Amino acid sequence: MEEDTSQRLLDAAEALFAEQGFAETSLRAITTQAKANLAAVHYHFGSKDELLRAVFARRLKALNAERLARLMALETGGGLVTVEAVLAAFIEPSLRLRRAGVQGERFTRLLGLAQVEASKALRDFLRDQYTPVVERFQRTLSRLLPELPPEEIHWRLCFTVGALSFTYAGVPSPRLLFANREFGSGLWLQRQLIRFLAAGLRAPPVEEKAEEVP
Amino acid sequence: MEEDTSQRLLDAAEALFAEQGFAETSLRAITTQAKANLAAVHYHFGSKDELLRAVFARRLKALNAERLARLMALETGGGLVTVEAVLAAFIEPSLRLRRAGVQGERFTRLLGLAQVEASKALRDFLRDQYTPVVERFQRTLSRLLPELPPEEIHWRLCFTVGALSFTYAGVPSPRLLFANREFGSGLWLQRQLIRFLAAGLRAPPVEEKAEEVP
DNA sequence: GGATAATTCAAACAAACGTTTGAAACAGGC
DNA sequence: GCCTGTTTCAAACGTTTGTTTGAATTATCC
Repeated sequence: MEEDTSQRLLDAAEALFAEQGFAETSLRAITTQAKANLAAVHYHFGSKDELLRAVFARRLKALNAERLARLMALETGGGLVTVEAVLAAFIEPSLRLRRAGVQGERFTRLLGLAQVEASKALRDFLRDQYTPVVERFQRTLSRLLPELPPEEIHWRLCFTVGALSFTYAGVPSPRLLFANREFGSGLWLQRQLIRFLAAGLRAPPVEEKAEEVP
Repeated sequence: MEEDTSQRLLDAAEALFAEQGFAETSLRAITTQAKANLAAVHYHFGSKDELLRAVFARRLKALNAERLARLMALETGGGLVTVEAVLAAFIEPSLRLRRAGVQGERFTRLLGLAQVEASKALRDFLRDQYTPVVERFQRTLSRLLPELPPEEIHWRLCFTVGALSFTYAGVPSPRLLFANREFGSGLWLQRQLIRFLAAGLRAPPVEEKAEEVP
């Protein structure tokens, strides 16, 4: 039950950042919840910024590694590679983390939050983590959807990540746009996401009309 | 050139909130950029929170009103109502605001940001603004896609708003996931969005298999 | 032009923030 | 036992924060 102090700090920071945002969460709130001394954050991590980075590093590396592993397994498996399977390789690891417990739920919410709220430094860190993964998926999708120019694949991946981030960030916290609904089975939602996004990715390209005068 | 003080405060707040986030922006930074006295914020708006709410209220009311007006015009117009046209009614007013100039760009980015970062109070305010609009669109889509259960329509609208918010929040600021790209023609991006989202909305429902034992 | 209201201003307020410090408590090796 | 390195702790540091105050300035109306 009694974890390491730095682990307790990471847990508390993850929870509070996800609930209130980064700037709105004070080190005093974190150390109180973690039953640690205020100075412990600087002893173990150096600063508040580095604590935030550590919160992400703790889970994101494994998450993206699993995404890549599932994509590779798909391609070397010899079976039929579908858009749905590629999407599942990207989505399932994070949604499974989400289903795994409160901590995973908090972390995925934090992931969604960071996509837009993050400071410059954290954004750079996150981009380094994501770039290889996204490029790899983009390559596979390009092969699967050869009629789509790379530019369109790129944007459709943006839309995909957006829908995903929004879903992460909005549930189960009080919903912004809609009346509160239960999350339902995580698997059901995953099927919904894949159905929706696969259809979007598969849509025929936007035909480039001859440059009209505006 | 010389605007009202409260207008200059709104402009400065809109710009700085969009760039740095709400908590990270101090009233001193705002009043300095607005060439106003520090106390002016409290004189004109009462508090920092109410200033933020005013920033949203200034443009959001008109934006949502235009969305509703375009949807109504569509339905009473007698012509064929397509999913694409409904999506355009929702998306175009905001993307046009975006194309209109730096201010609109900032505001739409702020909109995307607020979907996830917002404090409790602002979220309530935004929900009040959005709920009637979203419910109205949901009703129209339900009629257009009768094979989809309301629950699925609801989630697909969530995905739609997510993709939209992410697009707003991520452009033109340094992109998180991808190398920087130019925004290109706003119209081109709008066609991309509608093509992608319409296909997602039109996807056949997820068939509910007889409850398998997990 | 003088009275009245609206607005601006410099200055100060208490509270909260991230960070630092130096001593105390604890650990394991010999 | 003592010694060495790690970890915890209470207290304080200097800033910065949102907010308040009361006088000075400007605009408005009769």
